[in-house]
Amino acid sequence: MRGGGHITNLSGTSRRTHRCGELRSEHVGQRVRLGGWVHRRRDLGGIVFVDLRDRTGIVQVAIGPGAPPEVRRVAGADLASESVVEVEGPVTARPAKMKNPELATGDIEVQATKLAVVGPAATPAIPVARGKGEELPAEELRLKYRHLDLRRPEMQANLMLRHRLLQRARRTLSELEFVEIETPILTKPTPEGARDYLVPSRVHPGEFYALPQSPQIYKQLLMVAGFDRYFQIARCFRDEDLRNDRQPEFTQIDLEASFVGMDDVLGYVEAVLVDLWDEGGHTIARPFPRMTWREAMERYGTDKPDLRYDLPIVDWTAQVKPLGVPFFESALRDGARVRGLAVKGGGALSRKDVDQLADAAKQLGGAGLAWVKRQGEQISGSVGKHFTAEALGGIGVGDGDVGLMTVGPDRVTSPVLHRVRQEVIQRLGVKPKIAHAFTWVVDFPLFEPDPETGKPVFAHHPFTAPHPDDVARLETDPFSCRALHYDAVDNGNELGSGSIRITDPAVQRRVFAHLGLSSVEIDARFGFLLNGLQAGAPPHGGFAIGFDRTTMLLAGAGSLRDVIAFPKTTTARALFEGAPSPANPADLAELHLEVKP
RNA sequence: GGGGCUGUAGCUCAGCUGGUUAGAGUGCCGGUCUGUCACACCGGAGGUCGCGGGUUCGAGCCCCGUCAGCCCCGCCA
Repeated sequence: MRGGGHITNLSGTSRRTHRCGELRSEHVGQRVRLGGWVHRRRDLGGIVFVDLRDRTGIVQVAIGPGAPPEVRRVAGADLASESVVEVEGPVTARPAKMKNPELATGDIEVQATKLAVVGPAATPAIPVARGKGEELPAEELRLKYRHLDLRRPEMQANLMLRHRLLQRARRTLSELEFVEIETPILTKPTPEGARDYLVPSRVHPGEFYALPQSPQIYKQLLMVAGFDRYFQIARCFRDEDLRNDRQPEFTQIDLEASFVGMDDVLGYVEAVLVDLWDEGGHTIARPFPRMTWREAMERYGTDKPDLRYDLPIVDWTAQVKPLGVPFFESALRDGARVRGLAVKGGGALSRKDVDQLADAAKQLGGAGLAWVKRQGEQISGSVGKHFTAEALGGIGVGDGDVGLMTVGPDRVTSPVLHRVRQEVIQRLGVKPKIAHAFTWVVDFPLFEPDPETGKPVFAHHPFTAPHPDDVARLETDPFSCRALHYDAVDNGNELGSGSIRITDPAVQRRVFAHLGLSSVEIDARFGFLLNGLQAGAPPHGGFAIGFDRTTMLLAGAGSLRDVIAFPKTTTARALFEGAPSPANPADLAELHLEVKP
């Protein structure tokens, strides 16, 4: 094998025997060859110490007075930060008082007998080795000099975790008899959903491919084709404005299975998530609890509730109505509900805290936030004078607690109270009951009102099957219809979503018609799917796990950009390579394109 | 498309109420140093105060515009 067959260490190559971070006391006495980057150099005159770094860690190389003159010359003059060196020499135990307990390799060092700079480095534009307490460089610079930023141990750990998660997902799904199949990147524009990235065709003037927003239709056709269980680590593209947790291209663990119902799909996804979290060092229990969408909205005001904490939203209409609070009166007459949060220990919230909560509520279009605080016999707050101790007891506000409440239509009060709940938890520093609170959210509505017209529009992609009990009301009462759609949620983060698909081509045509597509358009855009469904389609459904977000959570990273090697900025630019950039005129001409000035 | 925050040395930041020659730490360059591990110590170089315009006797600081990065709303079937 390598190095003439006597090296069993996988790290070894024809140029090195070990990686830097793996040397220990057991290697003392061995002669090793290493390659790595100069992390730091400490030149004491007669002796020079070099911290040599690779992806496994750091080891100290010592060049003492006994080292060969050439080695001493290189160590004294040529070892600029971040240059690549190869070093050879014996591993020695450090004297007792010179061990470094903060370093995994701190009991030993390498005495250099050969030393060569094989990759000289210009002074780095941003530091790789940071001093204690030194802030990270501006993110703009980290993205521009990504090759340097990626040398930092934190980024290396994130990307190596990402690697392990990918391998684990592949293994778990393969063991569950899922088949990994790739689908096209050059595909067809979709009429619904996010904006597509378009790719002009050279061979077909005026025609365009689109990059996939997801492999949705392809994976359904794979079910029609009989592959039974499919998965893919799929790159997806959506041309929409970005966020901290949204990139224009992103990765999903995409899966689909045949002859399944919802329970089967949830089981497969749980298996993957449990293994991914295990890979990240967390034990989580199966099965995950389930909650209907309606319940989530009612108790938490969001479809991705954070169940690490108690503190549900409660309907206080019945208790509050008799009190005759002026702030609520007119809305109550219009049939609105009063909903609120009984915050245990909320007395610790200052007047300023409550005002800031109210401001946050107003930003979301809420009427404002009413509050009542009880401390011993004293009852205070914006609506305090309307409450007796008994009335407070009736809504669960005891001594030292605060009741926060608002009035209005659910579509306003739900997001307001969700926001207030999060803020309260954060401001009071409430400790989570458990580290990871997974839940399924099921029974999503099939339609939602168009924000402008109020007309029903599909809440999900148009391949989602309606709940069989609700199909009869599709036309008569669309908003009451549920979809066979489900989300996986962890600690208030949406990890992914899926559904059972429509397999009846007639139903699928009705849904497209509902979207306002003529039968000509339907055949032009979705003919290949409908043909498939007519060719003998098994019942099927699937899921897509947002892999970047999952990795971000497991890495404890603050941004998606910290778990993606080469991410885009919030304006979808790549600062490292400088994309996008103007095309040269000859290329445009060949693509039959003109750019308007 | 809208709102907010930030932009000063290679990097991280300070810079008062608008007032003399814009500072610190680190990095970089030169020097001393045989047990350091953010080595220490001595010396030095290094600035389009993002960019453009305006107000003012005078602008890093105030005003307008613009660019970039970040955060949020809209958007993301």
